[in-house]
Formats: sequence, structure tokens, C-alpha cells
Amino acid sequence: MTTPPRNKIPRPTVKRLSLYLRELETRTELEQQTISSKQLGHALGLTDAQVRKDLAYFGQFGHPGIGYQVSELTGRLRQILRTDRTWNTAIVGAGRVGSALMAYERFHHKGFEIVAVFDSDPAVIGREIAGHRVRPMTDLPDLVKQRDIMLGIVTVPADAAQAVADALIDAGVPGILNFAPVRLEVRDAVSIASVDFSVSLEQLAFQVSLGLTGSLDDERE
Amino acid sequence: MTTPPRNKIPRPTVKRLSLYLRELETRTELEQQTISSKQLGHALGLTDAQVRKDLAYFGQFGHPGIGYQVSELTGRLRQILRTDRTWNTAIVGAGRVGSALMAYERFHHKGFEIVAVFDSDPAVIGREIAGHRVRPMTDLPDLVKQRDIMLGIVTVPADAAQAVADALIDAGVPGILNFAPVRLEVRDAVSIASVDFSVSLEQLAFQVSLGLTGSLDDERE
DNA sequence: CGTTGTGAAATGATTCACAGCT
DNA sequence: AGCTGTGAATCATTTCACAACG
Repeated sequence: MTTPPRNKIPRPTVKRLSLYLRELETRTELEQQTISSKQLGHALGLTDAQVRKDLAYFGQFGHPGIGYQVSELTGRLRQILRTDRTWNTAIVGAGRVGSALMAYERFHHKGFEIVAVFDSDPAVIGREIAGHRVRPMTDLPDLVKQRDIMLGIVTVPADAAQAVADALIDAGVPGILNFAPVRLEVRDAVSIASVDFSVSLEQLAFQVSLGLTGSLDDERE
Repeated sequence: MTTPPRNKIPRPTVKRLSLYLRELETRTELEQQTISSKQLGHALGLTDAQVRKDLAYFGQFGHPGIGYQVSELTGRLRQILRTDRTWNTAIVGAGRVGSALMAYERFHHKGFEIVAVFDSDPAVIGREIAGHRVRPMTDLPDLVKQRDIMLGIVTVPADAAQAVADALIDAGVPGILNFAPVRLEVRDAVSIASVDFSVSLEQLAFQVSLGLTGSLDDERE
């Protein structure tokens, strides 16, 4: 009941919510008090109607003639996205990508707390990276419970990713962010998001190709 | 004319093309000769019709009664995505994320060659990371020309990202993959793709929240 | 005024269903 | 029998356009 009249939320809307929040945080730093759907849309390359429609799914918190109050809307978006609380998060895979994420301060700022790090390689187990002690995989089930870990970040090689995901899920972790270039097969109650650097570059290369040869409608980002 | 009858390609289709290719590469390793739209769709959580429709935008290369020849379709997808050639790529920002990407072998495998690395910090300029010498930003314009750099990866802090993007664009780089948590403002001829770790985690957290409280149609990945 | 919230219309994407090929 | 390619139907998302509000 945190988000009272919730109906069907389009997928693309949820994606944009994060971007609205990101932009609002910038505006807050600039001490901006209010923002109109037109301004917000312009900043993200969207129409004003799009912005209003997206926000209207969650209630009415704009002020006609004025726009949206930056602080109010920021708070509301955090509630909606549930980042007004802390999400205890584990990283599995203490390689280069995992290590980069351990040191990524923005996670803390956004409500994601890295509370455990795991790896299977005896050479790295026990080491401390960016203030995090690397634990063996065997510690995973207990630590997930003890530390109430809700999100797992998988930064292991592709051929180990499914086994790691299974371990996380068996331990009760309901959400996985996957950096390995494979599709994880999981049951319905588990949520997956994924980041594949090569896929991103490939998408970019395709866009560039279109720009060089034929045309096409664009829409970047 | 590499892709003869190209009409309007839906955005989501292009995204899936990369995933098809990724799956096909796995199947190649397993020595699989042919694959049906049903098999390929199942592996990615899509319907068979979706797969066929996507591929049909680019021509007819399936074999009724048989499916698609893995090697043929792989080659065809590489042509379509233009990863049958090498894309010379620069990384700007030799921090943790940049360093992780320098060492990411998969890029080479996929046709992306890191041919230059830049940073503005005198403390890292001149150092060698994962076999790449870090250059000062002042070298950027010349090296982009000399090495025919077509893609730039931006892994600098948010407040430096726009300036870095401008530098890349001024040097003639037509595509930018942005890891900084800001929207880059660029002119139409330049393509942008972006990766924001915090946004990805936020999306995941939202999905998890829905799973715990209300329901909702899913569609993961 | 400028700006929101929202039905209605337009556009875009997916799924259906089946003819036709092997 | 098994599978592709595709028009037609359905479903989803975006844009339009305007009444209501401060």
C-alpha cells in the first residue's frame, strides 16, 4: 500500500523512472526548486506528455501552473522504486569487474549496501578488496540469512554463472544482477536484470553503422 | 547494400539480435548444426514467432522443415550487426571500470579492439594497464585519426563525462558507450549507448519489490 | 498565463494462424 | 511431420489535445 492505486505499469516507464530520479538528483544539487514535465522531458530527450503519463501511473503530485516540486518528486520516486530503504547486496566473483563494483561508491549513495563478497578461487579468498573480505562460496547460505541479503551481483565467467545463480537462489536471494554473457534460467519468483558489455557495444556499433549508411529514426540512449 | 531490403527495424529487434548471436556462439561450441526458431526462442525466453519475425526483417535464411543453419545464421547476424569487421575503440578513463574493460577479453573476440586509452590524471598517464599505455587527453585527436577509432568508451566521473564526450566527438568519433551516470547531450549524427550500474540495480530492486508485494506480468532480462 | 492529468487517437510491437516448402 | 515466412489481429506504448487548475 506504499503505492496505492497501482495498475499496470508499462515496462519502459519503470526504466525511465530511474532516469527521472537521476536527473532530479542533479537538479537538487543545483538548488532547483521546481521542474516542469517539459524541462524534465527535455533533459532526457522525451516529450512532456511522456513524463506526465509516466508519473500519473503513481498518483498526482504535480502542481498545475507550477510543475513538480523537486524534493517532493524525488522522495516519491524513491518510494516507488523502493530505494528509500537499504538493499543488502552480495557480489559473487572478485575479479576485475566485481572489484570495480565493490569500490563503486554510488551504490551506497543509492541505497545499495555491499555486505558480502564471495569467490571460489582459493587465491583470492581471504583477501580484502576495497574494504571487503572475500569469502568462500561455502559461506554463502549462512551469510545470506545472517545479513538479510536481497540482491546478488554475479561477476563470474560465463560458464560458472548458472551455478552461482542457483546457489544464490537456493540461499533465498530474490534478485540477481547478472554481468556474465549468458541467459540465466531461473524460476518465476526470482527477478533477473543483466548487463552485457559486449551486447552494449554491439548495439552501439549497429547504430553507428546505420548512421553511416542508410538513415533510420533514431532515439538514442 | 550489405543488408538489401532493409525497412523499418524495431528497436527491440536489434537488441535481440545480439542475444541470438550470443546463443548461436554457444551452440557452435556444442557443435550443433541447425537450430529452429522454437529452440532459439526457448533459450532466450521468447516465442518462436518472435524469432522468425525478427530474422525475417533481414531476409530469408531459414530452411523450412529444418530450421536455421547455425554457422550460416551466425555469419549473417555478424554481417547485420557489422561485427564481421574490427571496430577500433578507445577507452577514456583509466579508473577501476576502465581498467576492467581494458582486460575484458571478450571485446577482442567480438570484433572490438581497444587501440588507445586516455586519462587526464598525471598520476596514471604513462602507466601500462592490461597491456595498454595510458595517454594524456591531449593525444586524443591525433590518435583517433591515426588509429581510425570509431567507438569511444567513457569511464570517467559524471562531472567530466560531457567534456570527454565532446572531445571524442570533436575528434570525429561517431559512437560513444557511456558508463557515467549522466545523459550526454550530443548532436544527431553521433550515436550513444549507455550503461548505468545503479540504474540496473534500481530496476532489479523494483522488480523484486513487485514480486514480494503485488503481482505483475514479468518478462525478465 | 503556464502547466498538470487524462481520455481518445495514433503508432509500434508481438502473437496468431496458416499457406507453402522440404 | 516439422518448420519457415508473413499478413491479419491483438496488445502495448506513445502522442495528441484539451478541460481543469493555481
